[in-house]
Amino acid sequence: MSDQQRSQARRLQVLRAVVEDYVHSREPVGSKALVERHGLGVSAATIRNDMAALEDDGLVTAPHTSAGRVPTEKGYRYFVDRIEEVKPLSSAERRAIRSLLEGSDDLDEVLSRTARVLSHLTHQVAVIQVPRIEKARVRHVELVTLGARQLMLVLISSAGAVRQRVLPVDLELVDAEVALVKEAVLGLVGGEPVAAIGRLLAGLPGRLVPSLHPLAAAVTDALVDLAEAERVDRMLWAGTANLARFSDDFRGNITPVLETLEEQVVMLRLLSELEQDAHGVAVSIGSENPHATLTQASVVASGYGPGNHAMIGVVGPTRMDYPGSIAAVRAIARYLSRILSA
Amino acid sequence: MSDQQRSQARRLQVLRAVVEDYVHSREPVGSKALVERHGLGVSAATIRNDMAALEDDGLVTAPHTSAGRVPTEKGYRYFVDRIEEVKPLSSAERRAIRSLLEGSDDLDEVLSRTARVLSHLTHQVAVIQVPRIEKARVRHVELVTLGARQLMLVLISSAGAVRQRVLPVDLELVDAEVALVKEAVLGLVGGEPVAAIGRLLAGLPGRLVPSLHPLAAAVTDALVDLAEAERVDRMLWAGTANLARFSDDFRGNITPVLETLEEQVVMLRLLSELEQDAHGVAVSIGSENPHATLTQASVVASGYGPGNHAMIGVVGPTRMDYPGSIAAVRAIARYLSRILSA
DNA sequence: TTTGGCACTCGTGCCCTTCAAGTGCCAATT
DNA sequence: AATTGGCACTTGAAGGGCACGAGTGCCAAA
Repeated sequence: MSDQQRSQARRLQVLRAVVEDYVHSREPVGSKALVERHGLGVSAATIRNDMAALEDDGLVTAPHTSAGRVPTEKGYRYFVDRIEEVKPLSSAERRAIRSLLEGSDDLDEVLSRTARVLSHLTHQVAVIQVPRIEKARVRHVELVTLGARQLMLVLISSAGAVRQRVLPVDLELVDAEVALVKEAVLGLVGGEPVAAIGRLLAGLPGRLVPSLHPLAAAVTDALVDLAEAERVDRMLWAGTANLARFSDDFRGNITPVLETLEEQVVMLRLLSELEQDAHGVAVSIGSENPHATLTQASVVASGYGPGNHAMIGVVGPTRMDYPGSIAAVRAIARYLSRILSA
Repeated sequence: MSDQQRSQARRLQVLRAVVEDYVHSREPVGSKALVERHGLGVSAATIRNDMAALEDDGLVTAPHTSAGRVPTEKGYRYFVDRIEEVKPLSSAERRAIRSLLEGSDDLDEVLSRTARVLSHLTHQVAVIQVPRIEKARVRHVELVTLGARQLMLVLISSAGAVRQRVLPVDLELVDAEVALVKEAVLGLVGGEPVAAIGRLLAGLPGRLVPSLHPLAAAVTDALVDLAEAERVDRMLWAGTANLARFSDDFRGNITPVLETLEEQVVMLRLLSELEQDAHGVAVSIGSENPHATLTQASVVASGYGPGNHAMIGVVGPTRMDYPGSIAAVRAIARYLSRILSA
């Protein structure tokens, strides 16, 4: 290995050390502290030269002349792109995940527990996109007569999600008729993609005997509406208290981040636009995020479930333990996929 | 009116003014500013005497010798107990509520929208208890065959809540048998309180023909479990960004409040233990809250829905616009009750 | 009971100094 | 060419001193 190669390698090592120390201490890290904490076999002066070079490359920056260095966004990006091994979860952590997630079978319940586990694991806010039913197929449609003039429509998808809607109908309900309509609807959409419901049901009322027209029309309208409403993504999140704990990292103001979470729309679009790497994990750092409210934040996310279409991840300050977060997100996403496919 | 009565009345007026100004400005309010902003027909010196008296009564306090006065918790309590008229909502606000809440018929959806509306109205965090299904009666039970060995159980309560559970059954499922079991179960629990499900179904399997025993047992177990699981209260919340905005009022640390919200348990117990006044509104101020994490916070809440068993309210700093919050919570609770009973 | 006057208190903002951490650069060394 | 020790230099943070202003408490008069 030539001298040049060696010093190149050390520079990367120095960048790593700067990132790690800064993430740990939240304070600009100086050359002296660096040689002490990490067993680099060189003097502080050498490190100073390296840090100056890193600064020229825009990977670190000094808040002021007589302070240590802080990683820039570019520095974090460089660091993240060169993470070789993520910290594997401890067996205690794996056990905790398993025990917390097993024994619930309602989709929303599983997702919200998962979000809580992930936020505890990473000490960040965990966000999780609720899988869109429209990508799934129709497993079952059920009509339940609730009373004289009320009908409940239940749509069950192949992903196990259940959506229901109560519809008032201005008709005398006859069980036999309701059953007929249900069979007709189910025959058309059963097993088909939820997204195709509108198209498939278009001509249904006309194909039934006239006396069933009003009922069939009401039901198809409601069902199309229900499938349509699912176009709107939903998400859950957990661990916002972690944001408050690290509010310094957001210039003391976590309001925009909380607003973005509650807004949902922005966050959902961001999640769906992330590009995952070879390991299925995506990292978006600071101003790489497409929305101004998240320029102080980073997102680590991964797809999960059938087709990896839905995303799960964490949102935290740019000064964040990336290797740890990536490991946790990856592990949880895989675990969740396994649970959902069972 | 005697002199003494007159000066008593003015003291209350002064307390009101102190509370209002402090809530508005977040700064200790002095005697001079008080006579200027409010048209009290007396001099600053008189107000000083009154404020000294209020301080003797423990209703206000001075952060230091040369500062104005700040209401104490006792002062807020005294103020709240003597609120004569709450600010009525503007017609624009009423219109906003109506347009935002109509057109959704899923219970969770209505509740989460309501929480969002309330948080916008009050600029506080809104919390809402999901009504417990067990207090309601069984409206319908449905069994849906999902596949060869999977059954979905759906429980619909008189409150319109739908809970479902997928149960794997180690049996060859025959539609006619499933229908028989469903009829038997429905016959026993239909119209009965959800809480009574366990008792009512106790001896069911034995009363059916032997071939149905395994199926009936699986279904009753699952149904009892489903009803039992609903014993655990849930809550939703919205508007945590408002907390961050007023973080100064929580000594700059909103972490405990966020944790309490996410914990749910503590918050739910607090909500259920609140005692409502004649108008159906309960106010809990600072250390009146039974939990240490909420000593910087106040809660304004009201019951809603059938029997007013479920609570809706806001959580904010003790320095809070009580009349406004009370008005908003009251209006929203009434409106929500009306929607749910429709 | 109310009022004007006045001395007193105390927090805030400002300036100044000191101190320590950390840098950049240079000449000497490997 | 890379590394090293030495050294002058910069700069924010911490602390002390000082003037200022807002607001109080008390008193004597109305």
